Amino acid sequence: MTSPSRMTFRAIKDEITQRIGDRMWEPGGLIPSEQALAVEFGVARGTVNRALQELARAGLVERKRRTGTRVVLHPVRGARIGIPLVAQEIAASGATYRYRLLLRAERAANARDADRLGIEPGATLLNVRCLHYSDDRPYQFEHRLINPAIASDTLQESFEKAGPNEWLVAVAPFSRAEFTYLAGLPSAEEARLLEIDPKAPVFIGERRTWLLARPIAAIRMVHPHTHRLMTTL
Amino acid sequence: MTSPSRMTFRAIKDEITQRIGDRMWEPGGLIPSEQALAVEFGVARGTVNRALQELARAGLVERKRRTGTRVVLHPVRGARIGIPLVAQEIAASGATYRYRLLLRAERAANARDADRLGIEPGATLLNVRCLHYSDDRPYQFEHRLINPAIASDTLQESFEKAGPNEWLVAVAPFSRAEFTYLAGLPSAEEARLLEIDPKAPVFIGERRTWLLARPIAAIRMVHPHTHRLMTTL
DNA sequence: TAGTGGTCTAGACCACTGA
DNA sequence: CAGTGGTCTAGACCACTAA
Repeated sequence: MTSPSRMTFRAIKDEITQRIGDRMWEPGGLIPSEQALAVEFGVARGTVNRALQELARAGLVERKRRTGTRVVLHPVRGARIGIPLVAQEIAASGATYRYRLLLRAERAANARDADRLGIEPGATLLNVRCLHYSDDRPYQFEHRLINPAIASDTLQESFEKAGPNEWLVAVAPFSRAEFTYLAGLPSAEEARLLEIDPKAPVFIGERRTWLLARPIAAIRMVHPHTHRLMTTL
Repeated sequence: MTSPSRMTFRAIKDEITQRIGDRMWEPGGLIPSEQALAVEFGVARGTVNRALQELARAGLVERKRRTGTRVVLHPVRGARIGIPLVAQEIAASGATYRYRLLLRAERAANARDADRLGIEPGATLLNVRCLHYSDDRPYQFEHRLINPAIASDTLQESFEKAGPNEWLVAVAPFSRAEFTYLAGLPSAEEARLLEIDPKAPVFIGERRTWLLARPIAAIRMVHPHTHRLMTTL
C-alpha cells in the first residue's frame, strides 16, 4: 500500500505481518530480501532491516545471512509473565501482607550452593529464609542465596523489616534472569511453615539472576498448591 | 574502555549495564544524553540509541523525550514464556515423540463445559483426549474442548495421526490467550495414563484461546512432576 | 564468489515536553 | 523555546554461507 507520507518501520512490520497472516508468503518460505522490500516500500534498507529484526525477535520469521528471511513454520508465541514483588502482589489482591524473617546467615558456600548460585565454593554467601503471609495465611516460603559481592553493604542489611527482594531490586538490578516453575512435594520444614499437609503438592518457582556475568541471587519460592501463576497473551 | 576497534552497540549496552550495576548511575537518576554518550564512546548517536532502546525494552532504563534516560527504580520486569508445540518441544530435547489419541467425541456442552469454553450450554463441542510421549515415557496428558464453529471442517478432522494442536494452530490462529499454571494431584485416570503414583504431584497448565471474541479451545495439560517450565529474561 | 543480513555513520527532521 | 529521544536516509563495510 503506497503511503501518503513515508512508511515507518512499524507500518512495514504490520504490512509484513499481514502478508504472512494472509499466506501471501508461505510458512517455511522465503520472503523478499531487505533490498527488494526497501525498493517496494520506497524506504531505506535500514528501515526494512529494523522491521524484520523486530519480527525475528518476536518469533515470526527467522533470518540467516546469505540464505535470507524465512517465515517461521510454527510460530511459537510467547506470553509475558510478570515478576511482581510479593508484597505488591498480595496488596494488589486486596489482602493484608505480612512478612516474617526466619533466618539470616552468612556462611561459606558449599558445593551445592556454589552450583546453585554460580560462585566459587568457599566464598561467602548470604542465606535468607522468610515467609510471606496473605491475610495471615502463609503465602510463600522463600529461600534465597545472595552473592554479597554485588554490593558493599550487603552484609550490613538485616532484612528484619522488609523482604530481601525489595532491597535487592533497589540495590542490584539484573540484566539476565532464569525462571523455572515446577510442581513438587514440600520438605518437612516447608510443610510446617506453610501449614499444609506434607503430602500436599506445592507450586515451586525458582529464579536466578545475574548482572552480566556476575551472579546476584538464587531464589526458591514455595507456594501451597492453591497458588496460580496466570498470564495473558 | 577505549576500544581497539570501534565499539558495537552490544559493547555499549554492556558498558551501560555495568555502570548501572556499579551504581555509577543511581537508580532513579538520569544518565547522560545519547549525544554525550556518543561522544564519550566515539560512536554515532544511532549506535547509542540502539543500545539504550534495547535496555529500555529490557526494563533497565526508562526513556522520555526532553527528560532523558533514567535508571529504573524498581526493575519489576516480565519474562517471556514460550508456548511450544509439544511435538517440537520433545523433538528439540532430542527425544522421540509419540502421540496417542484416547478420545475424540462430539457432544452437547453441559454447564461446566460451557463455562470452561465460553459457549452456550447445549451447543456442540469437540472433546479430545490424548497422550504425548517422550521416548515412550508419558510426557503430557491433554484434555481439550474445541469449539467446532471456528472452522467448517472441524468435525471431519480425526486427530488420528497428529495432535489437535498442530491442526489448530494451522487452522485457527488465536488473537487472545489466557494461561494458568498450578500444582495439583492427578485424577485416578490421569495417574494411570501418566503411569505415576496417584499421590504424586502433577504440574498442570491450562490454556484458553480466542479469536477476537470467539472462543476457540480450552485445554488442560497435565505433566508428571518432573516437568519444568523454564524461561529466560 | 556473490548475495544476504548485521551493523555503523553522519546527517537530518520530527515530536514531545520542561523551563 | 531548547534539548531530549524517535526515526529515517544513503551509503558503506563486514561476516557469513550456499553455490
